[in-house]
Amino acid sequence: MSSDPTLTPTSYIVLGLLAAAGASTPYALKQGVAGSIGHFWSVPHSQLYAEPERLAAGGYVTEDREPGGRRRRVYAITDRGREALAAWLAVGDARLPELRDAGLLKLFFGADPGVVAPQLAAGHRERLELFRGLHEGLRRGGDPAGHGALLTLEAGIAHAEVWVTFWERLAAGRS
Amino acid sequence: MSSDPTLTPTSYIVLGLLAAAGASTPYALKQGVAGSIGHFWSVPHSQLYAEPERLAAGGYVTEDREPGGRRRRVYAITDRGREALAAWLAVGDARLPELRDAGLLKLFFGADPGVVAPQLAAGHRERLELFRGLHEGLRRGGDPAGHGALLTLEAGIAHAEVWVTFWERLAAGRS
DNA sequence: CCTATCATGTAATCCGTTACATGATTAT
DNA sequence: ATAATCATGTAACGGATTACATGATAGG
Repeated sequence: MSSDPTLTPTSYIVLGLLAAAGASTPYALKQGVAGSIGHFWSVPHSQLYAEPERLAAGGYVTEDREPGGRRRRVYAITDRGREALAAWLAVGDARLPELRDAGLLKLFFGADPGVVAPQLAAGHRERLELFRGLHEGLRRGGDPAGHGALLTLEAGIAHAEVWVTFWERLAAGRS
Repeated sequence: MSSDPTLTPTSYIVLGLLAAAGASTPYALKQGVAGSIGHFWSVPHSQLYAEPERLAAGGYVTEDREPGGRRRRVYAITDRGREALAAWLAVGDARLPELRDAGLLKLFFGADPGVVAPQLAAGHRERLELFRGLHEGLRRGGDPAGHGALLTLEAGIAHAEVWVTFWERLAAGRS
């Protein structure tokens, strides 16, 4: 019961959203990503057209068309898709993430913190406020579908705090 | 003096290493990446053969062959390459990094923390110890070429600490 | 009316991942 | 000797980014 190696993280994002939200158009998936997991793992909207097609070819989702007007594509997860999602969720992952931060890269190669730090400090601070707001909103409004989103935001908040501290220290010239 | 959009982060990693270490073979680049920036932005070794070729085509580096035996390729940064690197270092970056953590993705979609957290807690703890050791080593041994590496490690340590705290809390069942 | 912005897709290019291969050293 | 690891590359495939396009809706 290991997870299917032909499926990528993008695949599981699509499957996960379809499992949680029911049948969706690519645009609805785009909205779903933008409002939640996209803060931590974004997916360009073109992928949300291409990926469901691949998944349909593999039998993980079904593809239908709206009857009227635009005849938009509508995707729904199949039992096979649910199984693949469950199998993926059931196994641990040894792979550690990397920071992969362009600003950090520049710093490493000797960039002046004065040109890199202020912009990033501001950006991360703004994002931190956003995450705090979202977290507060979820805590109140009874979060949908388990508290995975809540935990994810907590990780995001902690990391944003680290970034704000780090870049503000450098922006202030205290290296 | 904006940075060349045809160059990728991988390009700048190669340019940065060539600028710091002088003419190098792809294998030397691999060693350079592995020992330092690779902890935060890894590059598969095949890229370290392909990327210098692209850079040579653009005039950012020169390609020579060793005279004897293996006739390995040796790359050296050109003035054009130095300029591109300097231009890249001289501009800020508004783009914020994403966490892009597979474990977090699983958590978001409802995975049991018990299957995801312990492995990641252990992995991040080990990495944290590694970073602390490297940091200590650099502080002592007079770090080579500015303190960019030192700052980078400090960011890495702070984030590793956050991850350890996060996953250990979940592993312990205190959600 | 006009112009933003939202909504909805397609196409091309290419970097990056993964797998494949093989010669040199070192260890046992 | 032989296994293991280091060193040094090449090839293929595909997902992701980027750019291109156009119809609907709402605001002014």
